[in-house]
Amino acid sequence: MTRGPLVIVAGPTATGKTAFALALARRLDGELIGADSVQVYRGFDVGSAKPTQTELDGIPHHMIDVLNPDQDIDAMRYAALADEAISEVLSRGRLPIVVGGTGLWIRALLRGLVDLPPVDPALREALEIEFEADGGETLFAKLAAIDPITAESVHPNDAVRIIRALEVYAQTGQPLGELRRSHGLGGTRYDAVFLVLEMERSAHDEAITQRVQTMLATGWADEVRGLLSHWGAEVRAFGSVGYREMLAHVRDGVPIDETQRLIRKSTRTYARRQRTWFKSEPGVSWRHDGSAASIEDAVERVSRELRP
RNA sequence: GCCCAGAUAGCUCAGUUGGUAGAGCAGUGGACUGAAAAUCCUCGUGUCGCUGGUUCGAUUCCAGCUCUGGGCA
Repeated sequence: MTRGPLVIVAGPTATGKTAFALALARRLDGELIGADSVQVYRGFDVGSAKPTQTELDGIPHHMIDVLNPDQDIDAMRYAALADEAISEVLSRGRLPIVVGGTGLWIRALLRGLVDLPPVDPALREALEIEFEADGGETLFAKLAAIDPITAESVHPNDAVRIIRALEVYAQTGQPLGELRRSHGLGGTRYDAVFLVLEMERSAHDEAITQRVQTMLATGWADEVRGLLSHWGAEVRAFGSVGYREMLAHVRDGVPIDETQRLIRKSTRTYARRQRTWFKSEPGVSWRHDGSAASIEDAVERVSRELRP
C-alpha cells in the first residue's frame, strides 16, 4: 500500500536543496525529513551544511541529529526511522518534505530494499580481514561459486559489494543476486512528487567553492577539533567528503590552503557521482534548476501535482 | 645589442640514439538494492613555437626567426 502525499527534494550537493525545501515547507505547511547520511549525526554541523535553527525558522526538521557519531546507521534503518517521522507528520495533517542527497537512502525509503536480516558487524569485520589478506582474490572466487549473478556485475576490487553479498549468503543461504532479481526495483511505497535539483556546471562549481569557503570561515576547523577529541578519528562520518580532509588538516597538519583545494576537489567529484545517480533514478517527477526566482513556479506545480 | 636556457595535453613537465609522444595534477563518463558524503570502474591527438634545410621520413638534427626567463652591456 502506498502512503502520502510526500514531496522529495533531492539532487547533488550545493544545489540549494535546503533553501528550496524550506520555501516549499512554508508555502505548503510542510515539515522536513532529512535524507543525508552525515546530517544524521549530532555535531557534524558546519561541514554537512546542516541548517541552523535560524534558517529553519520554526519549521520542524526530522532525521537530522538523530545519532551520536559513534552509532552506525544503514539504509534500511534510515528508511524505518524516516517512515515513522513521515507518519507523524502526516498524522498532524501536514506535508512531509524529504530533503537530501543520499540517493540510496531515498531509494530505500521510496521503493524498499530486499528483505534481509540486519547486518552482523562481527561477520562483516571477519570478511574485511579476509578480503585484505590477499586483495580479495579468495573472496571473489568464493562469490563467483556461490552467487554468479553478483560476481558478474561486481568488479573484483569492489570490496564493499563483494563482502555484502557474502554476508547475505552466510546469513540466509541464498545468493543476493537472485534475491535482488526477484525484488526488482520494489514497488512504490509512497505517493510522492520527486524533484531533482540540477545546476549548470560552472555555476555549480562556483557554488561549491563558495560553500567550502563559508564553511571554513564559520568554524569548521574548531568543530572538527571538538569532534575529534570527543569521538576519535574512527567514527564513520569522519570518512565523509570534507571531514576526511579536515581531519588530515587538524590532526596531521596538512596546510589549510592545500586542504581547501582538496575539499573542493572531492566535493566536485562527489557532486558528479550524485549527478550520475539521480540521472537514472526511476520515479523522478521532474528536474528543476532550484534558483530562487523559480521557486514560485515549483510551489505551484507541486501543489498541482499533490491534488490531482 | 650580445650570451645562456627554455618553448610538447587546460597546468607542471618527461621523452623520442630521427619512424607523428607520455606522466602527475586538473578534468570526464559510468556502476551502485542494509558502509552510499561510502565503495568501485572507465577515458589523454596534442599544428611537440614559426619558417626553411638535410633525410625515404623531422616534434627529434641544422639554420634563421618569434616569444619567455636569466645574465652581460
